[in-house]
Amino acid sequence: MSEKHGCSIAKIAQICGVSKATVSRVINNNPNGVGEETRKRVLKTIEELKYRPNSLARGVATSHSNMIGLVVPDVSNFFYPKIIRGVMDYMDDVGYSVILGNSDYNPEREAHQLLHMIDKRVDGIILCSGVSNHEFLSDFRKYDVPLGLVGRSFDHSLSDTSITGDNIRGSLKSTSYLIRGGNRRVVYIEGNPGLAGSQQRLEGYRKAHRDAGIPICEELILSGDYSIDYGRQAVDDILDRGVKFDAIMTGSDLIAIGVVAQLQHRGIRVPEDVEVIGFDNIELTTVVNPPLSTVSKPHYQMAQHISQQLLSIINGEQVILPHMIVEPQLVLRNTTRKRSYDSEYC
Amino acid sequence: MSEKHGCSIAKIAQICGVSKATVSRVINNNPNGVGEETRKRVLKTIEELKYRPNSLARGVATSHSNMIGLVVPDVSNFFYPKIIRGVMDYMDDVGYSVILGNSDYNPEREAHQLLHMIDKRVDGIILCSGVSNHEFLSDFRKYDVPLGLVGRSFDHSLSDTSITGDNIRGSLKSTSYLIRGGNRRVVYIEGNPGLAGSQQRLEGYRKAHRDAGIPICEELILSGDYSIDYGRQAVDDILDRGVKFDAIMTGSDLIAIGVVAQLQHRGIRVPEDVEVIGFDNIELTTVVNPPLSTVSKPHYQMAQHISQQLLSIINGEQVILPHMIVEPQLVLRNTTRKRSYDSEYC
DNA sequence: ATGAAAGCGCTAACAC
DNA sequence: GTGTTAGCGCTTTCAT
Repeated sequence: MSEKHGCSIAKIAQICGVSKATVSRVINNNPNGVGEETRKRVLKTIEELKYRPNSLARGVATSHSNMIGLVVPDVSNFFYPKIIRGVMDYMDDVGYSVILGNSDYNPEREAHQLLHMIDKRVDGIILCSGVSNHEFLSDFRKYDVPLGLVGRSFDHSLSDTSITGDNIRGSLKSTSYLIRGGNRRVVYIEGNPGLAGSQQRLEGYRKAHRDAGIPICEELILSGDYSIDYGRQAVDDILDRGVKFDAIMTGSDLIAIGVVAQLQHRGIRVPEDVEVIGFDNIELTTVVNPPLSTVSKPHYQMAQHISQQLLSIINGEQVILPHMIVEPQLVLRNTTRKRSYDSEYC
Repeated sequence: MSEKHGCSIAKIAQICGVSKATVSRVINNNPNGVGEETRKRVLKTIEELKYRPNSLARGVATSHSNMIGLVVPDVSNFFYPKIIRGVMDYMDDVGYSVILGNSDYNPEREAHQLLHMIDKRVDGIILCSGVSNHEFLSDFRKYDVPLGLVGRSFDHSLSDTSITGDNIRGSLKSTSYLIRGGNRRVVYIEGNPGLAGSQQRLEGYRKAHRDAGIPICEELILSGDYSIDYGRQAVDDILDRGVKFDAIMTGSDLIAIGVVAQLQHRGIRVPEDVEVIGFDNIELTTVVNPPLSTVSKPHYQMAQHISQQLLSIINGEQVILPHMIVEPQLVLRNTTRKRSYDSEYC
């Protein structure tokens, strides 16, 4: 009776003098066709009334919503937009909507977002840099929704598909590079120490030292969080403590950017006095001055990959390699000095 | 029969030996209560079965989805994440989900996203920096979904609520500041020339000149798009054409960042040789070197404001001031020289 | 090629 | 306080 929400399949049917089933068939391009005549007629009034099928109703009828959930720690962190864009582009192409959620690296908020998406009956979820513990995720699997992980691989049984950079090899590469260049005291400034990724990166740092037979000075290892501010702060900290160092490795580009800024602020030249290497290769690395040397993984492509995998799973297809781990590359820009053997590392 | 999607209200009802209505009442905390006994019992089995109400079904029954749509030009453009975060935070607090869409400044894609959200029966839409023309938007209103605009105010009849910075006053302020500082030839590098915001900003630039009685040199006005790359390119362009200038105003911070980088690259010092002012005050402005002077609007707060307005409208409440326009502020950092009268401008 | 009818999971009168 | 009954807008067998 009410003219409210535009119109329904019933109204179209009535106007065209056909049944709802017929209308449904035409809007779905149903294989067992509809007569040319009627199809035309239906299409015409759909156009006239600017009718749009109700996706919710469709969802309850078919029990799939054509929506997927994407949870990241923080949209406004410079690291995530490219990943978000990667999944959105893919999903848009296949007609899926994406519901976004921020976890703020907080397990409770992450759980909240995940559950909220279950309520929305998303067809699948992509969880980025998840901070949930094994137990929650294991429980969560009960909801039986396809789950893709990017940037952190838990136990493989906890997700249907995952992709992550090899953190250990990443920081191993950069640390080795620094060491081979003659640096003996390289500082490591990590982000949130609790996260799996952080620990792996630190592990790479340690391994590089072991490989080179250089003892590790614990006083050279600082931890805080993955922010520019923390980078600044850490530099002040180490400088004020008067410890000597030749180079700085960081847990993220954001940290590195803060580090470089503060180093410069304190009158220390980069890379002449100290070399700095970041981690992630976010876009920002090329706009800062000097452009940052860093460890790179193809985030956008990783996002597209996981999207594709997830979709296959949603469609009940077999995925060949559900869990992938990608080799990071050293990207040498201007916060490190040029060396003759640079090419060996990239 | 199938054990697939967890369970429904019916199953809970059956197990507890009550009617679906009763279960519905408890999950909705329905005012006209349910007996303590039964409530407890229902809650218990809900917990045990990890039942989660189906939001889609709810949506079709109540005809509101508890979702809103947010379309921006590009999530991965540094300008938008803060706005996105603003609306997400607000919506999260009130239990709404947000579906995101990218328009890429493309009217067709924007229309596509908007329509897609209609299909999803979002309860409201926030459109950011919209590029749709008057006609489309006017048509779009037929769908009768609450619409909030940020960053561009069309004819007020085209949205239920809007908020935008005063572009004219913004660039008027910055240009006047530059002129008062003795600059006679200030370049203006704008973004996409078609957009309303671009034109307004340019208008402010012109007005500042008229006010100061300084003729405008058209050769000092360049246009391209809102990117770092274009900033670089524009600098090359103007330098190569050999035109003289004292200062540069830009249509966005991104452009300004490119400008500063390229100026430095070409051996021109900022701000000693030429002063530069950006527009927007995105986070990036403080991480580049030197930190960028710019024109600021409180994006996060604007996003929260529009979210609140939209929600009021969704709830059928009266909004007092649906259309707002906020006064931008000059933020003087280090790409401009210090002056004795700086405080007058901020 | 098309229609009738049941059902998806939920809410909302209206009864008792 | 609780159950019954109709929807909501769609899809999907099963007839015809």
